Amino acid sequence: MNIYDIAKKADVSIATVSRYINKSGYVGKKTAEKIESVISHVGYTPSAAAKTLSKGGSFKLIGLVCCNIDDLYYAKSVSVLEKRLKIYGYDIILSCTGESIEEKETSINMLLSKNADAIIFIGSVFMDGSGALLKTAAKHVPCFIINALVRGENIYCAYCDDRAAVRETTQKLSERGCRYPMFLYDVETYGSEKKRLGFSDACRNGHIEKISGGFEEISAAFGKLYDEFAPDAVVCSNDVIAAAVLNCAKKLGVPVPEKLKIVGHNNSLISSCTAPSLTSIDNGAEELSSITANNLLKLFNGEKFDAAIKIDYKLIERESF
Amino acid sequence: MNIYDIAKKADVSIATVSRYINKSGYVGKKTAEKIESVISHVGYTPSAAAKTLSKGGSFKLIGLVCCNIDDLYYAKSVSVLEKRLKIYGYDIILSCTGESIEEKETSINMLLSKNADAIIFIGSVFMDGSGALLKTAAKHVPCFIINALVRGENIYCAYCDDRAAVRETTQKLSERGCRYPMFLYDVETYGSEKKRLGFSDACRNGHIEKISGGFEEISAAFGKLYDEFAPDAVVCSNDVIAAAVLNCAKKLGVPVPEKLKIVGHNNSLISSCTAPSLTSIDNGAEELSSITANNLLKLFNGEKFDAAIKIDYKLIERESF
DNA sequence: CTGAAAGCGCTTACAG
DNA sequence: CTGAAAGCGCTTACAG
Repeated sequence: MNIYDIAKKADVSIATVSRYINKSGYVGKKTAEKIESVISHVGYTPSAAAKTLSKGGSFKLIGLVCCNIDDLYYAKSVSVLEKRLKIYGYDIILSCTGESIEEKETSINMLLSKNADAIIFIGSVFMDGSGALLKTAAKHVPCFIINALVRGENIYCAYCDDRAAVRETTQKLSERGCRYPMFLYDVETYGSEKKRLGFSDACRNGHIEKISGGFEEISAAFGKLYDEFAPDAVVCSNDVIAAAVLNCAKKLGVPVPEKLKIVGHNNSLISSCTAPSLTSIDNGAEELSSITANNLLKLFNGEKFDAAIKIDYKLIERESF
Repeated sequence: MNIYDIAKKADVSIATVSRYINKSGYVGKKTAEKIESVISHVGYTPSAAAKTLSKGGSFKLIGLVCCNIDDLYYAKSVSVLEKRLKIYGYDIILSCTGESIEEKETSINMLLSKNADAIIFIGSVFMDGSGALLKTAAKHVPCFIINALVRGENIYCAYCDDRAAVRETTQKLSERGCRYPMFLYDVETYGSEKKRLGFSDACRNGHIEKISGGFEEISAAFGKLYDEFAPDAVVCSNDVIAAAVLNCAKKLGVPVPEKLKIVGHNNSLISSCTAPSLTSIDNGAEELSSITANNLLKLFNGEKFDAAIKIDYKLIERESF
């Protein structure tokens, strides 16, 4: 069912049908009624492809790529971006890539082939090859990345200084008497590397351990680490790890925060749900997302803005510190 | 930069450029090299609108609508759907509506105007007006709804019997000696109504209370309810409420599960993170999403399938029961 | 107030 | 192996 069918049934020209549908230009009352009646009977939906092609604009589609939407941190970011961009008529194509470089490339190609107006990469996981992935995509469309610093033509970023956040938090821990701090992370990314560096900045002799798997596995794995190293403070690269550490501590009968202080990362819902609640480093996912959305809008409006924006972290102190 | 520009620069016809780009038909080696060289220099991206229009297919875009992606339950569902549909070349337009009927309608209209091939509604929140919203949308494209039963032309659903889940769980609670059960929910939806009915089925005299707000607010609000009604079991419509109840119980010094049994809903990450961990009703978000994706694919392949599929809930027993 | 016609940027038989 | 031309379904000056 296309505009010709409608025009024929209403006994008018396609130009008139188009004018009526888009409320662009005069349409006589009787004519309008005829057209309306035909459309409501047959359920016509105009072709977006034809419309876009003839009007010469874009589909107003923004690609959002994250490695895993089933993660509170990314979900929050997507939520903020979607809300903000929608106001200006942009829809969101969400692509979840997983962590392999092939999946990431496939996602980008799909987005490009659907003519996304821009791509927003959520998270430092997209820094593969020092940003090579981004730079390739940026040849076709403007690219925005959340939480990593990349310089390049057509690339814009907003990030939080995770290294400083972990450094200063670890220092605070030592001021409060912790002598055997440990840093725990789960995936090797640009972001977790920054955090590890921050930890090393603050204490040369602390242990850094990679720990991964589901909640129970992490909890069990920490049990072994505790036996071996007896840390009195643990800084974690996210809240789930922190919750698992807390869980293990309780099983072992180690009082938190008296004998073991725990700090999570991301200040997610989880940090309030545990008992004791978790002190957590908030790197401003919402603020970063909101800045990114604004920058994108500015770009399309021809306004000026900084290609790289850095924000401050916040240490949200709760009971585990 | 369009196919004419490329053709001119490469000194060939647009037909040849098209054949080269799509690898459809013969292109001489020398010609191919010329074209390749031009394209790699100028960074050409073909127009998806023109391509779709001339090929006569669709954009392969599926609308996903949920009221809030910043919620583990919906995020999980979106995650499963995206993964599965991507395999078949479908991209996802994610639209988060909030709860008002106007926002929902706006979302649907946007999706329709972008010619989504189908719309998947995640959650019973979209049952407004006994499904009137769905029925309107279904006049234009196939509609799928997760976790509600709706019958109608072009409407397909997969759901879990929440009423039975709550009824049977509440009965189990009474078998274990609970005499003063309470049901807590936060929003009035088709889904929470089913749960409340299930609770009433099992115990005529139990208290049903609406409780809402952030984690701390819910926790505080439960404190008052506890003072007034002294329940010995609480069934919650989601895990966050359950975690807040648990939090409050600890503050009040009420031992869980000895003096107070708590059951959450959705079996989310949160239910493992608390201590004691939360028993939770799992209504199969992943399974429902996966069934929905399969049905959608079947529909487009012309295969037969049931328009309404019901799955069983699972009670995941942990420490709070 | 309405219609004929050109044009948007591709694909694809068809002819050579 | 390559090109001319029609056609996809709209919008929009332009003429009336």
